[in-house]
Amino acid sequence: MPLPQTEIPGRLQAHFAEHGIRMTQQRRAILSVMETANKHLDASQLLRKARKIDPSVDRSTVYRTLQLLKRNGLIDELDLMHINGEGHYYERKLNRDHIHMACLRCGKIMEFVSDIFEKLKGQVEKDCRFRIVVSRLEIGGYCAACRGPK
Amino acid sequence: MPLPQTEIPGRLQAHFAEHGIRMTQQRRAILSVMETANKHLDASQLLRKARKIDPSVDRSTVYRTLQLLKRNGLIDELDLMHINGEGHYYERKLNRDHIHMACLRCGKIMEFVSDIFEKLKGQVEKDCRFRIVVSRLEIGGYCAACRGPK
DNA sequence: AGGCTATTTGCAACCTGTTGCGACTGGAGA
DNA sequence: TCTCCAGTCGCAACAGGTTGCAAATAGCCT
Repeated sequence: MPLPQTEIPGRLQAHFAEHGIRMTQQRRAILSVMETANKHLDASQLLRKARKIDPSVDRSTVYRTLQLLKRNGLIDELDLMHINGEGHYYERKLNRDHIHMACLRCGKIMEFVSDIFEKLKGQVEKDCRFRIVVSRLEIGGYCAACRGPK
Repeated sequence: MPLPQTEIPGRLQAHFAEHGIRMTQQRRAILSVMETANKHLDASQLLRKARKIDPSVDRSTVYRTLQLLKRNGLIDELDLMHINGEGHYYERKLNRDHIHMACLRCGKIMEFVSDIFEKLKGQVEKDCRFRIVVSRLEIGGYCAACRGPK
């Protein structure tokens, strides 16, 4: 029988504990939403879901927590070509960087992992003597289905 | 003796004429600022400069014109990793896509053109059957100077 | 040149994200 | 267990970006 969700501290909560980052009621709510989310979330969805766990959570706390997660390299922030308004999307950072492709017609988001991308980053680090901390490659265009037959 | 600036229609204004896009006083002001700018501009700088030419220009007209230019593939929008607040930067699209690197310490922006980047886009188009319209690769990190000696 | 209409504009209200400030609290140390 | 204070929170105000609407206008057609 599975334990209640809040008793399974995920990687995010574990990282906080290991790095001496203070855990608060609000952060616990926000992190558990992020840990159980299985798709890209925007800030307002995150706020709504976090409030179901702890109604006291404020908008600014959500944003501050997202910044904290970004600074710790635990999440990536995506623009997704501003397909729906101006907002950003957030996702847990996984092992490998990946490219995001957004279809300008149907809005579908696709992800793609490529060795060439890794090679490109290597080239930048070497040729420009630049130490890469974060990188974001986003592509807008038309997916196979929306490109029409042909 | 050079002609007054407004009598040298640049590529942006020419594109509008060729594509039957209506030219207004406000757009003329905004385009001439973009055409004579030699660096990345943000929206508020653009608004300020455009108002010197035509004081009636409104903030929303600037943003609508930027969207129009984006849709026509004439400019690129940059996040530059949100180095200074949340705003975006805009630049005229040149022949080749280039990568933007932003130093997280000194704020310097560098540009880089790479064949590997072109190859990567080719791979995405082929492997994912995805027609690329716009692409944006932004990198945050530390430049040679800020990385310290060695 | 003058009229007509689809497009564009300014305005005001809204949404996303950030920030300063005083009140609150997690958790280390006594 | 209690105290204490650095760190965090909620709030309210702000900055960047978007949108609905009624008024203004570019530029085609006569």
